[in-house]
Amino acid sequence: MDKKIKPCDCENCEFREVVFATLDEESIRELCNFKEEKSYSKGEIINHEGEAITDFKYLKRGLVKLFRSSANGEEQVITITRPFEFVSNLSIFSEEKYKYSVAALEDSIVCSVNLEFVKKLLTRNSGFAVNLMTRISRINDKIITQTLDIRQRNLAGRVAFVLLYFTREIFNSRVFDLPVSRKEIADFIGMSSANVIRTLSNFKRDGIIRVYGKTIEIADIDKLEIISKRG
Amino acid sequence: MDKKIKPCDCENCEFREVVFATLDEESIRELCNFKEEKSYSKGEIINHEGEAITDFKYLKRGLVKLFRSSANGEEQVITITRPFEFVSNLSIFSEEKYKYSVAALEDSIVCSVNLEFVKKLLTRNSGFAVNLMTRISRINDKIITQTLDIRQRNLAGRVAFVLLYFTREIFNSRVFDLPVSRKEIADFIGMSSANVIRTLSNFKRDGIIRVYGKTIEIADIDKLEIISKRG
DNA sequence: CGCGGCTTTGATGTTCATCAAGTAAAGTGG
DNA sequence: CCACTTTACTTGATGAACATCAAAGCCGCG
Repeated sequence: MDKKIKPCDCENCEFREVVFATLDEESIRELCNFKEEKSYSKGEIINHEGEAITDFKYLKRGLVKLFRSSANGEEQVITITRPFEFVSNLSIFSEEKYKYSVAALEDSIVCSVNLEFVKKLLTRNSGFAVNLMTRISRINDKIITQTLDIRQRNLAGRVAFVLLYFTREIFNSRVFDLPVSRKEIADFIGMSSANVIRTLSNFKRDGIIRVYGKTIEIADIDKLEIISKRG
Repeated sequence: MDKKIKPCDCENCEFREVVFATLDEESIRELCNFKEEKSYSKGEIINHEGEAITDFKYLKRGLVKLFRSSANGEEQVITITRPFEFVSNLSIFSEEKYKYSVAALEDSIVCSVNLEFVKKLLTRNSGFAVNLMTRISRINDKIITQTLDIRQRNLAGRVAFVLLYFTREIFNSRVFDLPVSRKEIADFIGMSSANVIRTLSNFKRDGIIRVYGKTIEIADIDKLEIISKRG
């Protein structure tokens, strides 16, 4: 694991506005002393399901997947997300141990702050508490809505949905490199990887997408939209 | 809608310990002035998807389902829950409008407090904020975990899972009256109502459950457990 | 260049939704 | 309280959707 401790720059961190907006300068400086910035390369595990939660973590840069593993080694991907939409692990205020794992899908940077210190800040500054509460609620809401949206759809609709998710929410571009394997898509939308591939092939055949290895180009976003809506 | 405004008794309300534990006596009395206690009879809608959120609501007594409706009139049941596990509607701090509806499955009592007042309390008392945050996180966690648990299972496993959920979490009894229709179970676990019924019939045939109209008796909880695990 | 993992495609079988038709139950109006 | 209507439940038959299996191709990496 590639751990780097950086000099304090929290005052100017772009993340500050997101949750730490209401903290005064002194709290921010204090926060910096407790802060560790760590880099994870693609594929590395950031949080392990079952391990004790000791830190409040947030994604500063990169892309991660949230997932859990069942007894027989199967994975369920809960969501895939970018910085600022993702604050720490969900169960941070409700559980002692991580209920889900987090892994880097691209090289990522994570900031860690001792959890006890964050709790102290929370009791000291209720604006911060309300802010964080809103943030956590929004993430949870998003995950629940996404899960329901996926559950509603059939196979083709699910694949269309996830492609639209990547193009709109994750990459903000019609062309992107798939950050996950076909298997991971399957684990995300609850179907077999063979059928994910088959569906992608059909989309390719119908001129809806173009595929160059890991690179995907959305050729006909309207048609994809229709499939996502109908499915 | 059967609305009753009751005299103030918040000081001694059993719910107080759950989220309002850290409030001082004065805040509690103030809370009481803002509070409305409403009764809903079985089947009534407590919150309507899409309506503005103006109140912080919590279930004091009864049983409710959380659900959303799709364009073509189909319902997805998100969870079914009892008091104290359920604080208000999920999106209360993250959205302007309800994202999900809530309906009473049994006659229920709901306390409403003006949301702005609760937000004022939150900024005045950070212990309350942390407490509430923990509570909301836990509910969200539970919903996400439950959804994943259901998604993992096949048809029989899902029905077994939901029966175990009723017997353990909701009724705490081996015998109970089903609070929902077969259709609602289907909408909860994502399958057709015909197959829910078929699976229940199979369980009955195999001596796993006994059915007397709406009343269900779990005859062989171990076998049900095995089906739930394996499925 | 050769090995192992990811991907692709086709063939096959299982699981599940859908349809239909009938029965029971529960509400409704006289 | 009974006849009527409607809604929920039940069961079987059918077909569609999807998982699984297997074999082959591709690609990156030592």
